[in-house]
Amino acid sequence: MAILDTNTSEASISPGRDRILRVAAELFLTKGYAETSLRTIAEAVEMRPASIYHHFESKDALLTEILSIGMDAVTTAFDAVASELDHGEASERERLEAHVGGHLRALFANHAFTAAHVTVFPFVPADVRTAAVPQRDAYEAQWTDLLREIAPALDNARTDALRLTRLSLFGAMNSAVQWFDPSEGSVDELAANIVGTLWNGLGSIASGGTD
Amino acid sequence: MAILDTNTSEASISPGRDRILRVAAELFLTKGYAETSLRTIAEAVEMRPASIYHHFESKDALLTEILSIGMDAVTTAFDAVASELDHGEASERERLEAHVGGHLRALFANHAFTAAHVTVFPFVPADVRTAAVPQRDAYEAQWTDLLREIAPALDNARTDALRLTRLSLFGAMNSAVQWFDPSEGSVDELAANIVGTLWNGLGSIASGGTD
DNA sequence: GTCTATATCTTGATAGAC
DNA sequence: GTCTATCAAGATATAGAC
Repeated sequence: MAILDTNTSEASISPGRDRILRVAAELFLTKGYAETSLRTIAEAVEMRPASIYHHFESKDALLTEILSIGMDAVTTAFDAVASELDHGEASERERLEAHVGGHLRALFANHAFTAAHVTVFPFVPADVRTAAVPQRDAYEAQWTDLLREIAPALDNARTDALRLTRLSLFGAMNSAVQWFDPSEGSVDELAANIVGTLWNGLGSIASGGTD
Repeated sequence: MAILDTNTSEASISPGRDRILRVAAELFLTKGYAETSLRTIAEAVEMRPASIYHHFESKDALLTEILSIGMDAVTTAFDAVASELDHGEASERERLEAHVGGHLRALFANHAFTAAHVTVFPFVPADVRTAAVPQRDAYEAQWTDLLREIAPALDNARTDALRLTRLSLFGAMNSAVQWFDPSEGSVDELAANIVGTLWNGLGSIASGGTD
């Protein structure tokens, strides 16, 4: 369900379902969901608007599947990193950096599908939101568990630090889809920078020392 | 230009311009710009759609002014913090925390106007974007200068660390408009948490030590 | 400054031929 | 599986009375 090999070269894609998904995801991301009409999508895939309805029940159903593909991508990446780490003896910091790197690589490898969760999601229709929430919650839970293992001291009900830290980290990572250009710098360097700052703190390099 | 006292109590607001601005900002934030029709706005302010056009030239003009009010709020807050710090002998960390706190307080005190810059901005029409960009750039420049003073080591053209750090920090702070509820926790505590992690690093509290 | 009434356009979606 | 043709609803915006 909601599987799409986003690495297949563009030229080999035959017109149809996959093509519509890719093109629509790109348009929703750049122009917005409500701002993108089915006519615009149809034009971009060189079809008539009515033909879209042979592949998708409605515009909402199309968006629902795009969001599902995006969550599959980051969830799969998380699991892959976790099973890779399972064999070695990684330090806390190495684990964090591996997962941040995995998340960011998945984000940019499936850019239109994952980025839609960052920018488009806040405004999706209620039924689309309802369909997407379980997958999102499950992925958030994976990160909550990870952060708790890495830094148990965060797990303080009074300060809510675990939740705040997770959401701030998500905010920092996910905002990158709006300003980071993988063609101008490596995603791994971005991950190293984010984790470097997050782990050691700005205090370690501040002009006035660690205070 | 684009001045609106957002602290005036709701009851004392007479119908008209200000009311439209507040209500429209709230609707754009929760439902999205394209998803919110002038009919919906008119209904919420208990007017007919045509009456909106007496106060605003177009729907785009209404959004443009909302975004401008939002930037005024955070810019004013930044300047206020800066001039306050000017008198004392604040440490690097204290300066950062004061500005993060100022940004977050301004964010939540003018929530609908500032949050629109986070969630609505990516999809605004081209002319609205063009009008909003100079104010946004100016505010970003203030933060770039601040971070350079606090941590000059970031200013490395090769790693682009200054820019990455600023954008990650913005990502973390601004994402809070989507998940932080000021009625359930103080904004100052949120600021302290973000700066605490950013300054000292997760390494200082990790289960395996600082590595 | 707000109203009624309406022009004009675009939207998501459907029917049915091929 | 794609097409032509079209519907019904909703969009922004305007004209002009009060």
